[in-house]
Amino acid sequence: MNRSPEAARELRRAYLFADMADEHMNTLIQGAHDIHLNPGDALFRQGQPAERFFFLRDGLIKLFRLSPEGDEKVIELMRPGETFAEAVMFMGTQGRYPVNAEAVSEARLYAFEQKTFLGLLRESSDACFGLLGSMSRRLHMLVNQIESLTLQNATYRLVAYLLEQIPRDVKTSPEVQLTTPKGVIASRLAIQPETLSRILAKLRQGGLIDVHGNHITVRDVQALRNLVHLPPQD
Amino acid sequence: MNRSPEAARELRRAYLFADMADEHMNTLIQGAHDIHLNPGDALFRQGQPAERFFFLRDGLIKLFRLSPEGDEKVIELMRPGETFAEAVMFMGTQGRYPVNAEAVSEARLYAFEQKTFLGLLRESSDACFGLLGSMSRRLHMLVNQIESLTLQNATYRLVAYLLEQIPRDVKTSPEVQLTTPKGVIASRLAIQPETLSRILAKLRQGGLIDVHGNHITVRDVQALRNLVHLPPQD
DNA sequence: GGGGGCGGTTGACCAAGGTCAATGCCATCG
DNA sequence: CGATGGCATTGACCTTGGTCAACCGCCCCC
Repeated sequence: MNRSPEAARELRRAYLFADMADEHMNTLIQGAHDIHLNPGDALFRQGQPAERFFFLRDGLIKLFRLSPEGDEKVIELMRPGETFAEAVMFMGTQGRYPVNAEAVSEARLYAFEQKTFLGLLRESSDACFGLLGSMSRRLHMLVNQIESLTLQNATYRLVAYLLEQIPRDVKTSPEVQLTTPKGVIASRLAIQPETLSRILAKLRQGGLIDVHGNHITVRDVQALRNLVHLPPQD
Repeated sequence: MNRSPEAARELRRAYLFADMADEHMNTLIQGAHDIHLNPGDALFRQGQPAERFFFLRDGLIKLFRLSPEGDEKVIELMRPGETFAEAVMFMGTQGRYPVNAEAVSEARLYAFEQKTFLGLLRESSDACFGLLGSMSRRLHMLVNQIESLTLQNATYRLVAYLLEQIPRDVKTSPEVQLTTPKGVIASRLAIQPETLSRILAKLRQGGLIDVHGNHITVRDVQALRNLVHLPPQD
């Protein structure tokens, strides 16, 4: 299929591909598969042999672990423009996916063969560096997550999450549209849905935010930032 | 300094160097620095520009974060034969250490210049693959940590830690010598030292273990494994 | 040898957040 | 249109593990 030009432009959004040579991009794109998922569809399961990795074009994917009792912990929420499962290729002994991946909303993805990509990495140190960059970003993110799970309480984590959702350059009372069901956000933050509800109610009563369904108006950004001891804007 | 032969052998223990060409190893070793730390000495602080990464020859190093209130969370415990802080090189904008590093016991290390190593990665895809491998192992470990922090309780985490300390092939009642002060283990497991104490006491009362200072005799491995729903030996 | 300090232990109490159950709120579908 | 089912909210209660304080044992050092 000859979709290279637009597909390439689309893929460049991902750190992994940002600096990759056009020639290599084309090789990858030729071998890519289109995937379409409906809400609730599984993309892969923990423990399956990892033969492909993914670029999310549209929709929302959750990466999660299950406890033996069936409790779910969302490790990461993937949004359009991001790649995932690239790191698994290097886990010796024929890598297996370390988490489950499932569509939260309708989603479109590209899937790439690990083998193709590995071959490409062998020849291109730029491609290697792209991958190293995206892996070290992910490492950093996980360390931050561990810190906030252990050193911070539920309110802190939720407030930090809300603040992350606010676009950079907004000065006025910002509107946050939760693109993710509250239950999934709760799991990502390692709290129960009930607790999430209660914390939102508390913030609402404190006059810090307004809540209408999954639309949140932040009435006092500064107060929120203070709650997580962040310096005044920046 | 001409210490290449022994140093090379020593470094091969680390995944990062296992498959590296001798020639590249030598380049690295020539530029390496010896470091000696006493207990409590800082190796680097979170936020400092990361110009070097490390190989631990001897002793114990803790990597940790501090909350604004001064609480400490140990993210990782480094043991001899392991490398750390290699991943920081790729964090764009002149990387900074994302954690603090401090010696728990007397320690000896080699320090390598990131710049030298980066140059070497440019030329050698094997070196790149070594690094990719060690980063993906670390990613996997962090995901496991997040899972056990959120999906499992304190007893589970401590028992899992104890079981990890038992050498693979032991069939008889295994002896575990804690190489790490209990306070540090507690922080690594994200529990308070008091709680650690209490859980050990509970396991002792249950007849599962014997505790003498930092020497622990596991009286019933199978019962411990059941506690964390692991299958009978393997 | 006595004092001080540090790491660890134990007890009493407390609070954050989990659990369980009832209820509300839509959106979808027959 | 009313019924069904999933998600969210609220309340009552409970559990885990944190906090605070006292104390112990040990090592080190003057």
